[in-house]
Amino acid sequence: MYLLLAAHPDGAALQHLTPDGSPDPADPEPRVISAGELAGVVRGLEKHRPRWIWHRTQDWYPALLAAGVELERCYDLTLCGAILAHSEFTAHTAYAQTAEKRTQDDELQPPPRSLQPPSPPAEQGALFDAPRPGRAPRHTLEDLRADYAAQHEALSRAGTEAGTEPNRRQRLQLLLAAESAGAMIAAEMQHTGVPWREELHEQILADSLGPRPPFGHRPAKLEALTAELRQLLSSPSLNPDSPQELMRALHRNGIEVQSTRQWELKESSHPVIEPLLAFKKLSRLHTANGWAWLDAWVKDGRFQPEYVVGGVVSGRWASRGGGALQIPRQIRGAVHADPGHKLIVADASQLEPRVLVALAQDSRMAEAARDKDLYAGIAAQGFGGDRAKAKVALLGAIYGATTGESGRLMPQLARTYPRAVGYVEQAAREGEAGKTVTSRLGRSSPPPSGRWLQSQQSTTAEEQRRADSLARSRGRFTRNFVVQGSAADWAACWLAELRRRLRAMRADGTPAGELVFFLHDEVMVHCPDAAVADCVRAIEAAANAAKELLFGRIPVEFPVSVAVVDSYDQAK
DNA sequence: GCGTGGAGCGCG
DNA sequence: AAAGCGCGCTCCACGC
Repeated sequence: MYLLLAAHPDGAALQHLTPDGSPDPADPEPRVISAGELAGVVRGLEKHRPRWIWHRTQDWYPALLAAGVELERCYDLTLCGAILAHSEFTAHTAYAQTAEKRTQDDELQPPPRSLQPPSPPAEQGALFDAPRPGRAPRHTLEDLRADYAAQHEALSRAGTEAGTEPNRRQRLQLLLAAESAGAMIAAEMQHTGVPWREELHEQILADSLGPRPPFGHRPAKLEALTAELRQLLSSPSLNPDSPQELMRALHRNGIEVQSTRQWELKESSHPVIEPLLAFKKLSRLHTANGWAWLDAWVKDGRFQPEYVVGGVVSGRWASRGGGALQIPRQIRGAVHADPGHKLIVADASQLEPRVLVALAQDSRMAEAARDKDLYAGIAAQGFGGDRAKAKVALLGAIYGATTGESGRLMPQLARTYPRAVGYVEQAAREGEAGKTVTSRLGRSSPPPSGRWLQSQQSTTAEEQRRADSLARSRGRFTRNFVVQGSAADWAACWLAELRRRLRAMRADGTPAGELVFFLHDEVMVHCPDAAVADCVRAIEAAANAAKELLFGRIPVEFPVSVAVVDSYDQAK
């Protein structure tokens, strides 16, 4: 059962569709539902386990969750449309070929929320207010129905051109399902929030910085360090937050750095370096995750950031507000399970190298990847047991290192693993040539910009050097894209499979945990004590299911490391 | 006074 | 230890 939901001047319009996007002959007429009735109607229809089709999950689902309505599955037209418009798997379809025009049309519309300034945590319950009565919605039911039908048609043609490898349509279909599930999970996690103990956070701040200072003042520890720096550098009015002032003061004292970055400062043994690095560390804590952050982002024991699914070209999520994907280790002790609960923190070990093994079908590297520690396996095979060397070499291959130790190790790596290295080298060459590359499930890299293409036409020697540098830069991007993008494919499937298992446990009446956080290759489940063992099994089973969905039954392990803890700082 | 881009640093 | 991918946030510097 497919149910299309669209904005309507009187609330919402709802239509039954067939899977290909035609009005369902059994019930073809749209019906209009008032804003006040919507949650109840949706809740009732959910009993039939429909797939909800809507313009953007973010437009509908947060308010439904606030009204206590959880749904099983959806189809997010914006996210899926963006994938289909750019995927190599559908590049031959009318949908992709008219995508450019649709994008231009959309740019005439007001910007989506993602381009507006960040808003403080959502006021829940005050939703369902768009569209305002009497105003025509920007996307009518018929617009959306036609878009869905066109997307369905494009998907059905994926992989139909001659000479392409098998299963393209199935893979792309999986990606669309995982992306839509991801949009629901993002809304659910924002709704639930990360359990955050404010008093623990405040204790960490007090221990590191001193008591909370009056607004606009430096905390005591930072004040003391500032005085010490001023004295050591004979610069009585120095503002150590200003890189320019700091650099001048360092130069005056014979410390000839080119920047004030940590790693460069560490080169010097001058007595000012230690307090300077301490200042930078504490200053960062105070400005980025100090009392102001706590006031702005943590409410009633929960941190509720907004996740931006599809916010990164590779398919990773981005976030908005509160720096949710950059919670520093320093304050992870404040992330603490409720009484009678645990946090299960699971991360996919060495995900990107394992994804590369699977993509490239490098059987020699697959032997190393049977080990729980892939780097150790690689070290044993070709780097004289030197794990650090093996790790630097492999990450260098994935990122495109050319200089330094990592660059020097590349030939050695390529001799041992010609297929794996060849795979990323090929992606780099495609990028340098201005082509796009594609993840395992069919998410393609953006085409080169007009300026990039222009630069490749350059004539003078100086311009040519610049163009070559830009080409190599794009090569590093596409090289990384195939791995990072396919890892994101895997992670999206892992998350969707885990959500399905947790929902099944809840439907059984078994106590189950809730997903509360996701970070590229890591998930956090907040879980009643009694459900821990079942949840851990669900996490592991979901990881294995994700591997098989992407790659079938291959002899490469994707192990997850699981920590059951009271607070986040206890995990790894 | 306001917006923007760079520097720097947090995360994977 | 270091320089190669993807992000967001904060501060400062600068131009209007």
